[in-house]
Amino acid sequence: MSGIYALIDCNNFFVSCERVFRPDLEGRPVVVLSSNDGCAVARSNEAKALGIPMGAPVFKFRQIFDRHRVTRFSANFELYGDISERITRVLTKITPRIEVYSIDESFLDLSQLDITDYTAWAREVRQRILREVGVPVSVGIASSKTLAKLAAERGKQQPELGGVLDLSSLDASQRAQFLQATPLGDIWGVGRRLAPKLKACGIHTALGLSQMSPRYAQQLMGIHGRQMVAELNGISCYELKALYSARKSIGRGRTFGEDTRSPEVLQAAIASLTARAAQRLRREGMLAMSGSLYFCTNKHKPGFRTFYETVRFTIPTADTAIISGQFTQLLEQLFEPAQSYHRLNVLLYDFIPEHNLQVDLLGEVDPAGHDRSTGRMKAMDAINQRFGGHTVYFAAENLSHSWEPKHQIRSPRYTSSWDELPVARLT
DNA sequence: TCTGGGGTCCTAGGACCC
DNA sequence: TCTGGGGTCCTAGGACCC
Repeated sequence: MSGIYALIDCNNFFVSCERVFRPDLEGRPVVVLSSNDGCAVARSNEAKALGIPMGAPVFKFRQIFDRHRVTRFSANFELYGDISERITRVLTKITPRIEVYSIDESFLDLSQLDITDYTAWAREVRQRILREVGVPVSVGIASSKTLAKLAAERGKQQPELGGVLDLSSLDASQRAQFLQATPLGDIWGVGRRLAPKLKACGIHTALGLSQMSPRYAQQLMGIHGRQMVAELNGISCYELKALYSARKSIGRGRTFGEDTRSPEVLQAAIASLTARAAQRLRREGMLAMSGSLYFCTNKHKPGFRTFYETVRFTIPTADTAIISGQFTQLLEQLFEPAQSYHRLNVLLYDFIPEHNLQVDLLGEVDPAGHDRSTGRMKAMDAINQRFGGHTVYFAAENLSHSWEPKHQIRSPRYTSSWDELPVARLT
């Protein structure tokens, strides 16, 4: 099967979002830090050039930050999510055949579009997003998603390409040349474990992998290996996924602002994180049948411990209070007073659509109780939707805030909070 | 002192069944 | 010593992604 795909990939996305409202930072080194301001999760080209790697712990790079006056931001996911949606809206106008792959990448299926010059088309898309949203992107075009990703990456790396590369028109020898110049680690699906494994087999470039026998690739790397080989040869194996495909799990987790021994603090974290996960679940129109609770000590300290338990809900639910109560019971079972806890996660999974409960299970459900629970949650969501994210919430969320991560240098939520709108002055 | 958060998919192995 | 064969389901763990 062969198609034609474009990958639209935002350059240094989080940094680019910050620059939309801070044009003075253009050309300067900028990093965005993780939620606890602990490590760098996005870097501008200038920051990359200083040798700051992805995930760089701040405490190890403080000198470089200071010496080169690197501008730092706490992650502002509300802003990034909003900018991402703006880009999706632009792309959806170009074609509805779009897969939003991540917050900063989308695939487009171009096979139904009437395009004669893909490079010219890609340049236009790039200009349009820059003009309408303000974020620079790279565009890669090829007959498989894996090649489209490589094309976008190369378009980004080589300035003379202007952020755009079309591989679909290459002949076999030109493609071989391209793959020869592509290191293994750049390939979608080859991570830190597979790369050394392949090198041990004498394969050092994408060209080598593309020439591997599919049977052997599968033996070595599972079904994914066989598909990677085909994709590198321009044979599409991964189809476009629906714009909003049903989620299979919803998790929320945080590293605490400071480690804690207090069960009340863990309890507050459970209440808060469960509220966020369950709210998301309701927005998707789903009920969860299972959940799990995970917490741990600091993995960078000796005696690292993890605590984990799952629970099956008697009735599928999206009720914050019910789920939170179940997780609290798990906490009571697992909690050890002697430990100092560092992080906690909640996870919801095994979803069914909300309306299925009525159809299939009402016999087993107390209808009045179920309606009360649904009504309470609906009212809460409606109030929070209208008056802002945290107008009503469960008291347990307020037991403690000491677990909440620090984000001391977060930029304003320019586009999603009335109080933080940017102000322009005419002088 | 200080090291992120949110996901998906595949596979091996065990339990269980006929 | 010898002690079937095949199927399904579930789960934990591993690998990957951004």
